[in-house]
Amino acid sequence: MIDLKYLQNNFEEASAKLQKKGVDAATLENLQKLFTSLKEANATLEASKAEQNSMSKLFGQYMREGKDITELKAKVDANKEAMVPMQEKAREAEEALYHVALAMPNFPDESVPEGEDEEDNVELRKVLEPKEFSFKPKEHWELSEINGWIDFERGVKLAKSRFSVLRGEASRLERALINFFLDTNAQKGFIEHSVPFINNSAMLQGTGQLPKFEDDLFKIDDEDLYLIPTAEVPLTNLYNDEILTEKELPLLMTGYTPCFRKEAGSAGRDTRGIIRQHQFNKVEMVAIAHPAKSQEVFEMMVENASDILTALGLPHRVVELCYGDLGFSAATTIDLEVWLPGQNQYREISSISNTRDFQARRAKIRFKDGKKNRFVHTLNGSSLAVGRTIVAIMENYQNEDGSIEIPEVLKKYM
RNA sequence: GGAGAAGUGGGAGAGCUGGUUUAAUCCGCGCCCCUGCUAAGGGCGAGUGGGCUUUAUAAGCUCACCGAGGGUUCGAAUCCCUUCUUCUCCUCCA
Repeated sequence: MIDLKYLQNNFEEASAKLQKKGVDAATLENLQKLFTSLKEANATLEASKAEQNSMSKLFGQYMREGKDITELKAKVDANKEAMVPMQEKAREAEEALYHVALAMPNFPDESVPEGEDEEDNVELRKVLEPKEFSFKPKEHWELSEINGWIDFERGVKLAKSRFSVLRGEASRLERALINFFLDTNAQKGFIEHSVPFINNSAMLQGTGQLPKFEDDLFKIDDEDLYLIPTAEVPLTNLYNDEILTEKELPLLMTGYTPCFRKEAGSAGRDTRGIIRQHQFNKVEMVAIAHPAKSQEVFEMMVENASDILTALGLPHRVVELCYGDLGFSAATTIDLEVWLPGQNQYREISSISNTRDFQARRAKIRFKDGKKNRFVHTLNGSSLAVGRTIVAIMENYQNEDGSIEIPEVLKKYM
């Protein structure tokens, strides 16, 4: 959640930032008003409560002293009645405020490039040259047919469209990749975690998926539970509502989980293959960092993900997202896009974000800074999306006959 | 899934026949004092979140928080309802 005090005290600056993220001025003015009226409603109610409390204390005293209480009782009854509408008003004001505030996206960093959509993202650098093929490289689904790696039809039969099954060598490759990713992350200091793939609504609100993006999630019927869309949710929320010591920071975590996304495919993109599925595997990095150190951690995470691609021999580019392409919770995001020769384009394979204190404020993750409690910064990034890595290996390591080589670093894992 | 019991401040643990409890006490913690020395003793302090005020690198006042959410009452840690969690015993099971 954004800092409402900041919004109130620096309205012009704050609204300029959020307007670039598609929030109109009227919504922000409304938010500011709601914040003010909540404070007013609470002030009135609390003054009345204070009076009620002090009168109630007199009650005990009077009774011990054997004094008459009828007059006091009448006063206190009247005050209680007067509080009812105040209470109602305060409750409504709070509800109205949070309804709007929780749907407000994060402020982008100053450094984020201007722009509307992915066309305006800024390429920072390219790593490794795409290899020249002496034949026309095939797309991964064509290669899948030749090698029998992916069973789309039976995946659909088991669940529904946009589910699939990996078979044989492909399944082993997936397992090898997961292990390789986890081991590499561990070497960089990320502690491996194995977490629940189902989380409750409070956790999803903590990281920003709820309440605004409920339609993107698979919900468990009759339960306050959702399939996680990314390990960012359980890993970040491990420290939900906790106060850490400064010494513990940064907390570096990694974990493998499947990810479940209901929205995948709603735009009709990538209908063939396993680029966009309702369920996919991912190894995630999450960091909880001291605000002064989060940028440093962010760069380390980008470096790590890029190094993994390099180790796999996969050409990729590092792209900084512009305002318009930035996600809801992110203050700044860098994507890694891997080269897919079959598609003849770069495709996103990792997304690394610093949310600053946006998630920390929602999830109440703080640390002791001297005597004071301050919000931490939270960061997350894929290292890497497993399914898309398989696609990248298939297309980059294909031979003319459709057979696929296994990258050198993975051989010890298979 | 069934039956019973319990959830209190960093930990332990009273209170739970509703009103000096603004949560006792112990341990642990921080600072200080005393003591010629890894001991003992003494004093002080300390939770979280929000609001207001001011002589504003801080202080004062106030509201809420005894698992969570409702309710009864002038007043709730204490009574009622719902819910979550833990423990014990069954049941089931990888």
